[in-house]
Amino acid sequence: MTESKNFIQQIIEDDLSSGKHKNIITRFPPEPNGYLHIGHAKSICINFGFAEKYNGQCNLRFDDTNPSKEEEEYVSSIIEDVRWLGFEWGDKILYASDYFDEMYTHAETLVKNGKAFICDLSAEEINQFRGTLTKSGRESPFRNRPTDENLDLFRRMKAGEFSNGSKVLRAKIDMNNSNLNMRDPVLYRILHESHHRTGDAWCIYPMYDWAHGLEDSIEGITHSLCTLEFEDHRPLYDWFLEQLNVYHPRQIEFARLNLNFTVMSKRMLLELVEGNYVSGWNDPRMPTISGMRRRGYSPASIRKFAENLGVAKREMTADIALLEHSVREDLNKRALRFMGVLDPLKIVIENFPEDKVEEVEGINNPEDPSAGKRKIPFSRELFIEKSDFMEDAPKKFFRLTLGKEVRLRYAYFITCKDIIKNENGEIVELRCTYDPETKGGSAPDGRKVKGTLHWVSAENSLPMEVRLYDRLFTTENPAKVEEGGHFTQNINPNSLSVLKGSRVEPAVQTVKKGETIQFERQGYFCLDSEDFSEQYLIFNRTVSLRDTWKKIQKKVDNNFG
RNA sequence: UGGGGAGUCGUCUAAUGGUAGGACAGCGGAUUCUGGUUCCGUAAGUGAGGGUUCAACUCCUUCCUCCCCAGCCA
Repeated sequence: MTESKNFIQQIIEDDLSSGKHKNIITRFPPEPNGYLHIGHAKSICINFGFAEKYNGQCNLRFDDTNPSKEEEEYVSSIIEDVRWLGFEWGDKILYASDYFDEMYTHAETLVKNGKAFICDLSAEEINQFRGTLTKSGRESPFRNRPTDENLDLFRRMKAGEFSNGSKVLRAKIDMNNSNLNMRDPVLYRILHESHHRTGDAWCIYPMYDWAHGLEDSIEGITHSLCTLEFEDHRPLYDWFLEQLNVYHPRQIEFARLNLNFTVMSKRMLLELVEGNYVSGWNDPRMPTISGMRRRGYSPASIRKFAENLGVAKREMTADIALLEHSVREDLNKRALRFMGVLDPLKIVIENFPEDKVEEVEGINNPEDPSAGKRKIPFSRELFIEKSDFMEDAPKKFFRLTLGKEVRLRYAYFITCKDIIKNENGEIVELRCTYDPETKGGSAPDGRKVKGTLHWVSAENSLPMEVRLYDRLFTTENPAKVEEGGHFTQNINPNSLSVLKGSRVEPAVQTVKKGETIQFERQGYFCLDSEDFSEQYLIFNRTVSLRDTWKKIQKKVDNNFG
């Protein structure tokens, strides 16, 4: 299979072979005003990924140009998330605010060159003067202010002489431009607010369009990769750098990630948290990096997912099944296996001695022999999964039913002899017998069984709580609602179910917080990193195993329903 | 209705004038002490119409559809 190159790789390789660049430098420039989500992860993988691939460098740079929205808390969570994904940046973390002085000097240059002016129009007036998509704008009455006056006013703005919103610095470009971004955009606004890093040193702060190209230029970024919605801003990005005659990186846009069955906008994510629809930013159902980490996703699986998505300019919505495939693929190779019974049903092996506890041997990871083996206690009273027994079983049901023989994994063949029900007719216990000759799980006479069940010893097992997560939303595109509707109406009421009576084999005690393991025949589960209880271990389900039986059942249901 | 982008199996993505390929999902089968994994097989696509060409996803043209832009947010 030959590796195909996406359009950005082609540009990079052209620039490398033409000698335009010797070293590739990219950047990931989050604004520290929220938590990173899977969409950011794609961008991180692209930016850091190219740097890695071409032996270049990717800067982690906080785009902290707006003091009223940004907080230190977000800075640390973002650093943690990027690092967790497995990426490294240069010797230090960068901040747009480190360049405030330099940006200011450049702004004065623009003013001196007659390319920027101080405008006294209010925000509302500027808005009106801007025109519309189809109508061109009008020039500000302050547009032709003499250069000396502009410079004086700008310095006084910086000195704090004016109140918030009373003045702005605007570029002098073209009020008739069909690209609204070019209609004399604002470069600086007055904000008498403390900045998380510069404190009260500034009361004027640069706008994105003005700041971003300069940040890239200062750092010597070669390829400034961003999402499609900034395509309209590229002419402005280019204009500023040309006016200043400084190093000029190339901005390239790619399609952002959308995922079905979830939402990705900061606003909606915030609403989920504040409306207590989830337990917090790192709720395992959230598409945030921290949520996915707590859910049990591995960095490798997220990186593989991003790789599978590729890079293109076409608007796209990835299928969450692709994400789930990436985790399963990664975890299948690495996760240790254990037996855990989520919904226990007691069985008694009638011909097994009352006080005897035997040990059987289990394989820790069939995909990785070096993971070794472990001992599992076996006794007369056991638990199996309730769903592994059926009284009136269809012919394709390979599990336990009255009179049929199945294997208890790594242990013995057993046969169900009797069903014990309570007064409500619910099955509360199964009486079984075992064949002592089948120890380890195979019969010396060569006879086969169709089904293999997981189990735990009733006495020699540990209690655990299991949190079963499902999709947070029931619709593919939860953000899409009818007139007057709200996206929260698409929330899946069954996105979390908590099982408190589950049991697990004792060997699971070696598992560390945040580690993801497999409960055989069930799925991958992560030992919760935050909640804990004296009574039991708490596991989050990362993703279930593929379930062919569920499909067969569905077909049967459809045929008879 | 101004400007900027984008249209390839259900989904994501290749093919840069020369056999429309891969992955996920689906379907069928084999193997299996996890109804997992693995393996094999199978179905499914170039938005529409014209044109250029021996040959068009690719070039030209007309049309259609979708996305983005009117923050002193990024």
